[in-house]
Amino acid sequence: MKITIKDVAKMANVSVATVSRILNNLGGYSEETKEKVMKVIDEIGYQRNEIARGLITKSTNTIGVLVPNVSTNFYAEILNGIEDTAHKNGYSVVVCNTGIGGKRTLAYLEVLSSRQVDGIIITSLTPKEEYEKAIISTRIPSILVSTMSFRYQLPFIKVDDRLAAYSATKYLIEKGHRKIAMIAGNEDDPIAGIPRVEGYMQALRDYNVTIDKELIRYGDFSYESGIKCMRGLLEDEKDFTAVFAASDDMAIGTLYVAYKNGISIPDELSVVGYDNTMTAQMSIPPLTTLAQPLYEMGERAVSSLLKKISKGESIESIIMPHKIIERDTVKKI
Amino acid sequence: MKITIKDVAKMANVSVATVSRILNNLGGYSEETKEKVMKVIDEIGYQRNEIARGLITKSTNTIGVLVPNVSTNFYAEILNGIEDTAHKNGYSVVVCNTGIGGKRTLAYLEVLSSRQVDGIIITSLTPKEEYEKAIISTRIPSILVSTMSFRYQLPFIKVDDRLAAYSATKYLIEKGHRKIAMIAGNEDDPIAGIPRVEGYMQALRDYNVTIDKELIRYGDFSYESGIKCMRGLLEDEKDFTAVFAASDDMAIGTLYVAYKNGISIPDELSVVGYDNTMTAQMSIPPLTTLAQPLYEMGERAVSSLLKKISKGESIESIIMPHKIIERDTVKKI
DNA sequence: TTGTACGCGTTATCAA
DNA sequence: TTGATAACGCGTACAA
Repeated sequence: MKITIKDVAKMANVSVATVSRILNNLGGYSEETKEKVMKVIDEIGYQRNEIARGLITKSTNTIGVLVPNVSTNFYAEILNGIEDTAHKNGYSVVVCNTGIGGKRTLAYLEVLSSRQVDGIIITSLTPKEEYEKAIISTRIPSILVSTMSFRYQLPFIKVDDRLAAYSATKYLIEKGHRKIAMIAGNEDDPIAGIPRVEGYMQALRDYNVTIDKELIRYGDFSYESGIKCMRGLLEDEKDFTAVFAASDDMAIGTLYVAYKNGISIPDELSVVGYDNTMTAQMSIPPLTTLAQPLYEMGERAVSSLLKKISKGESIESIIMPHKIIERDTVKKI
Repeated sequence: MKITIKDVAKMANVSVATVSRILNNLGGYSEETKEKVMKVIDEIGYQRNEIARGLITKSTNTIGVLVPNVSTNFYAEILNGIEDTAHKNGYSVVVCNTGIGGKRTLAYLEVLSSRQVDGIIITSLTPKEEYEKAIISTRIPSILVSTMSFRYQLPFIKVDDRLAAYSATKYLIEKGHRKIAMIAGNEDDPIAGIPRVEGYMQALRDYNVTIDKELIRYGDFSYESGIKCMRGLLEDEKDFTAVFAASDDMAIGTLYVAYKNGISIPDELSVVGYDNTMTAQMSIPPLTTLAQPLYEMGERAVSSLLKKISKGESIESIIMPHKIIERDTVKKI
């Protein structure tokens, strides 16, 4: 049998109320009884039952996190920021892998709701209205990370994808490149797919570089799709001196195809990625990439949520800063 | 105000007991009332409160996972297996980053205990007796993954590190290599450090290759340490045709140093890694490595735990199979 | 300063 | 087939 507050009370010859007061630092007890009680607690190794506590305080000190896939560097880094910050504030985090296309989103939202989590963080929500409605109807404080909603005013934390892609492209242009291919994300992704292509095209236009639509290939952010797109570019014998990939994984894919084809990086081809995950740091050669502050995004998501939970402050959306991390895959020409 | 079982009972003109019975499929009610109740539940969107439920059933359908760092491919992959399997069985998982040296281990064990988790999975436990004692004293079903305890009989799931390192070394020997350097893990790590070195040395001995202790360098499994070790080897002008690294990250580090020094892989140097994480798949050239079935280890950890929790079966330790994944970093000489 | 007693939302035990 | 009601472990008015 587990030790309960009653056992402590009995052994210390006080009431449970007194023990509770001491446990919660509510005052209204003598130093003497406090010591007596603490001694008992220590001796018998009492730990309070957070479940019972949650029932009455109506809070579980838990936040739920929806990620498509924890085993991706991208989400792992965000999760890292979330977990650290949550722990610092006495919160625990339960992770939920929503899977491809977010097909487990609805199921998890229900789970989290019935588990009475105090807040929910959703990363890269698949933009289905059904999902957005479900988030709202949980009535639990929620925040989106690296995604947003067009239909509803759900608070979010992300970088400006359009602007970031613009910066990356501009960077390449300033390095003297004019024939820049783009390996983009999903063509139907209104968050991380299309805007990045738009940013790329805008930069090209602003610097008077003619846009060649054939230089734009659509993948799905994965390494494999990066390989496929780069191969397509090569097979079609396109002429380009640089490629901007919409994710580090796709950039690594293009690095691989270049390697297989004896194309030397950055001498014969420059490439810049997007995200600045571990992958980028450890690639060969180290990848120049557009950094998203992933850890900080996780951090801020939690702190916004906690402010809302404890102080009732409303959550405001945040556009995080991005920057280029220069490593060894871009050459000035 | 949240909708409770009482609201449902009231609206359906039945008692809460009946609603509860229906919710739990306990039988003892007419099809008619069931329909009536289900209709109400559907209409007002009732969800049961798992917190209140847990208080009485004394189970939370939650398992806690201790990892040193989620943002490492190695742990992320294990976590992936854990989360998938847990979800399939109606369990949620709360992740806990124990940090460098596992310094948050004790704190998290207390958190998990007071949250009444049904089971605990500990990956790569820092081998301090203090930690092992703490695990036991929670009296919660627990299992170690990719680690073990010498002092206590805590069940574990891991590959045989000694044997695996032996296989990797033997593989290199069979490819004609005799001057094989090893970039090992921590010298004081009795689990993943020393045994892998022993396996390496044993293979060397068995195939009559003289051991050169100077060819063994100790890192800490990280990319950076891989770089440092490989640089050391080069600076000391050691003569070797292959290196066996005790982690993929360290292998990638040596790949990087080779690249910087114009050493072509695998023509001038062969390297094999350990783990078979994403890192290995996406490296350039793709890394030949000793695979640990990380996802499956997470899977089995959960299913063992659940068997223990629901059926009371005792958890047995499992040695998982390992195998060499041949990619492009080893050349027959 | 301390204790009594009720309530949180659910399940389990009786009795009807 | 159904319903009252007592737990579960804790927090908190209220009373003492």
